[in-house]
Amino acid sequence: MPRNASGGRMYIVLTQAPKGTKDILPANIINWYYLENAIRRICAAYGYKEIRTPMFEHTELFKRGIGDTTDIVEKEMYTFNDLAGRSITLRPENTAAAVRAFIENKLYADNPLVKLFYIGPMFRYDTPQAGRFRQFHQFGAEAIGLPGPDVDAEIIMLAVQFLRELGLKKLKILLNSVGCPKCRPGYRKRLQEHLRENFGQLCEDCRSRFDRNPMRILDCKEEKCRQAAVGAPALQECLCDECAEHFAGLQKYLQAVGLAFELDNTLVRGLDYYTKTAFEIQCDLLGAQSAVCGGGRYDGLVEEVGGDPTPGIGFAIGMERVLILLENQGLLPPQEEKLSVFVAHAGQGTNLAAFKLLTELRSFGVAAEMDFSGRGMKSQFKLANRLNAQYVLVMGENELKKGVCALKNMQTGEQVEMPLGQVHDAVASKL
RNA sequence: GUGGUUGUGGUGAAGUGGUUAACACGGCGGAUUGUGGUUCCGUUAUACGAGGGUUCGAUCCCCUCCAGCCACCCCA
Repeated sequence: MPRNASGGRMYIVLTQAPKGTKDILPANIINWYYLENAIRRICAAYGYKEIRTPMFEHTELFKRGIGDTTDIVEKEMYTFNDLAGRSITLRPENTAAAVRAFIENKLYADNPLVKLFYIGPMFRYDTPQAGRFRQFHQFGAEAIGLPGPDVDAEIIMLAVQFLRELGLKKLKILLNSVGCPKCRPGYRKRLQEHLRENFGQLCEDCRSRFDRNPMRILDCKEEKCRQAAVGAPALQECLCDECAEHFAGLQKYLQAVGLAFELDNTLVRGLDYYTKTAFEIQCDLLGAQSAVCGGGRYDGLVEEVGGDPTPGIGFAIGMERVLILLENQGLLPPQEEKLSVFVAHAGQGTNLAAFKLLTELRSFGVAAEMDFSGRGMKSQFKLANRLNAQYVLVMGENELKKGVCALKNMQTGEQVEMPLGQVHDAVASKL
């Protein structure tokens, strides 16, 4: 019996999915198809190709890629040893793995810019909350190989177009530049100097961030930390020429296509690999977890993971969050139960004849059903009605004897008899 | 990891320290024997999240755990 931290027994209920996970049921799967179709359609327009990487990777990949001191790596990973003793981790995000695949499969050989997208489950040991789950799904895209702001603009527009095409409103696009290894250390030092004056005021978390990642302090919501941060140098003012130029270039591209965005110099992505461009798309209809999309440039990641120095940029969109937004904005696709034909049968030997009809119709791709539970004729019609059947084929004893069957139009109520051989043509001509 | 809140049948939802735990929806069957969507009737389901404690007795009181929801934190 497993025990929890306080020593109590943990009663695991077998008939209950693990905390923070969810079954996607038949009643909801249509929503996922809807999202996936939109993703594939738009990615095709943008020239991004789908990649599917394993659901787990060597733990080290995430430690190196995402960063040892990030929350994700420090306390949110599903990590275990496999039977040979390798440390394995369920992917908490997919950028590191995509980059690994890019290097391993030498995708750089094909093209100076490799454009990939992925859809799939990610795993993070977080306390569940509105819009937050332990297994959740991301749609993400990565453009690896070129450093220019035009690539940044393209990938941002990909994310934006996806969300827009779904009909989402009230989206806020936040933009920032987090600098590069050339300018960040200098900024870091200046920021620390500024914060040092009020170090005593900082909350406990921020004190521990002071050395490890002082930029995160700007993000803190504690009032005293915000006070301490007043007048802090803005990262955007300390960017090196290259980063500043890049950031300005990106804004020009976005302005050229008329995208409204906000600059937010407190936007700091929580993963270490980001350089230069960082962006986030928010919607306050989501609750506390207001980000639907987060992304940025990662010019050092490929090298960090063992490839040749190669720039890249990407984003990830939380699919459950998109679904939440679609639902509360009334934008989910209509649920349509579509059945073309219900084959009703009653009486001796009719079940075999009905099954033959059913199978024949299906072999032509017609959506057809029949009853397997021995209901009466009336119940079968009720069922056909509930299934929204357009037609009911009646195969009773009378019809069986005469070698015919009756085709009833459920909307008009009109019913015609026909020889068995004509059933398919009759149905096909009406559907 | 912390805090708040909730946990009754397939679903929504009443209720009580004590013989048969409402009601509604749904499901199934029927209203003249083989034809639906309305209506009416009947019927259905070993429902009190799990474990322990208090008590003569607990679904209702106490403790622990599990889960859902929400917030901190973090992020998609």
